[in-house]
Amino acid sequence: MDKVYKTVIVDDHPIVISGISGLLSDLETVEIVGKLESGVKLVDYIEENQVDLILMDIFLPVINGVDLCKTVKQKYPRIIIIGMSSQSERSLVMQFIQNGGNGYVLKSASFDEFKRCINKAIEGEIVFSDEVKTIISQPSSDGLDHIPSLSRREKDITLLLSKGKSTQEIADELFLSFLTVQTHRRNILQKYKTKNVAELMAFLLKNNLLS
Amino acid sequence: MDKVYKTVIVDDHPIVISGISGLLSDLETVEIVGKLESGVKLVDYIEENQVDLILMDIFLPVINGVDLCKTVKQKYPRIIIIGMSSQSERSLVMQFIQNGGNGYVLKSASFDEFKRCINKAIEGEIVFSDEVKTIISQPSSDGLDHIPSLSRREKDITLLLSKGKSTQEIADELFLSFLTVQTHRRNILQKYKTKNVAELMAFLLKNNLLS
DNA sequence: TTTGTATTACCTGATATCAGGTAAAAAGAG
DNA sequence: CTCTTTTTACCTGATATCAGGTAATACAAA
Repeated sequence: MDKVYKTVIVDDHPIVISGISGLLSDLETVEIVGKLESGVKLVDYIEENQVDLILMDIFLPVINGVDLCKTVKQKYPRIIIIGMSSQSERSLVMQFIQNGGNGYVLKSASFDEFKRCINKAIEGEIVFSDEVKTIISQPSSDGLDHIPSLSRREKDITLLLSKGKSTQEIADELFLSFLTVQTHRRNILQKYKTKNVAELMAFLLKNNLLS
Repeated sequence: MDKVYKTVIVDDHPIVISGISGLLSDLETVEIVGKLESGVKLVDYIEENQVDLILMDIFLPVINGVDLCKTVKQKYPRIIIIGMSSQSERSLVMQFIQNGGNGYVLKSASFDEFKRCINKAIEGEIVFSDEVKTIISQPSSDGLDHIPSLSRREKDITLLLSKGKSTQEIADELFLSFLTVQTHRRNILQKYKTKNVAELMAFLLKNNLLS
């Protein structure tokens, strides 16, 4: 009954890993078997080792936490995954859960809260730290519960938009018609229900969809 | 000669504080006397206690790290202050140093790098972790070495811009003339040498000047 | 008290964006 | 091989933005 959960921590900040390790050493039900700093290493690791629980940062270099969670869950649906981040947007948390995440904790959570969440997650519950609860309980201001993703071309264009380029400049740079870029712009705005590029940029950056 | 530096850690993430504490316990020259989660508490603390070294997160709730550093240094110029953050923009680091910071370390730095930076800072040097060095050594792409700050009104307007409001809507909301808002917009764009609101938003959010 | 910055406000013309359509290739998934 | 999504492209009209001016009032610092 008192199974020991083989646990992996994924975070690109050594300090955070060390902090979490310390906290987890208090828990008898978990055993840290891996400390990794990237999603790629996680994917490699779980191929070769048994893992029951993953604590992962959402903002990781190269692969973001949401996609990483999805990938892992597709192959290993029984692994419990808890997401973490410093600040968070409602929609990001929702997206994480929709992709199979078993819980979401803000790094500003206290030690006790952290422990509570991990224990509950092990018992099969979907858990959130207090601040996350506040965030997700308030009705979505943007009307988006799952974030649509951008296509390759759309990403190109948003990136150039963030650099202050006009429709014409983007068209020139990507060797497209002015009108094509205009269509893309419209689609992107529509996708996120934003009124103009200013709001779009704010949304994209807050949800880490750019860069 | 082997003075022991009374050190305070300021970070709103308990986990990070714990991680840093662990790392600092290896160093004989520093002694942790305080673990604080906000700038307000830091200001209170140094009023009443002796402090030689501060390790502070740059992204703190309420007061940001740059302003906090400036405030502390004005009153206590002899305290050594090292800034930390997860990701970082060149201009943010520059601004921190210009406001009296003695060093800047990314949280992705290794333990050894962290220790090296702290030791060097104690010796009076201005220190940067490796990744930060890379960031600041490349010429400023935006041509801004110190970030101009926004006035109260300008902040109001940028906030509304980020919500997708048009000039007219902002004017209505703030009981201003359409033309006044137009002037503010122009000044803001000029301040950051941005061509349009899209670029402005990207800049502001990357440098944490919004919200 | 003077200097500087912030805030307010007006005028104009060129250019850009946004919103409403439609639609045909091309690429990728099943 | 079919179905779906993506990428490409065009048209139009209403609105909004941007860039160039100028300038008075207000407030805080030197």
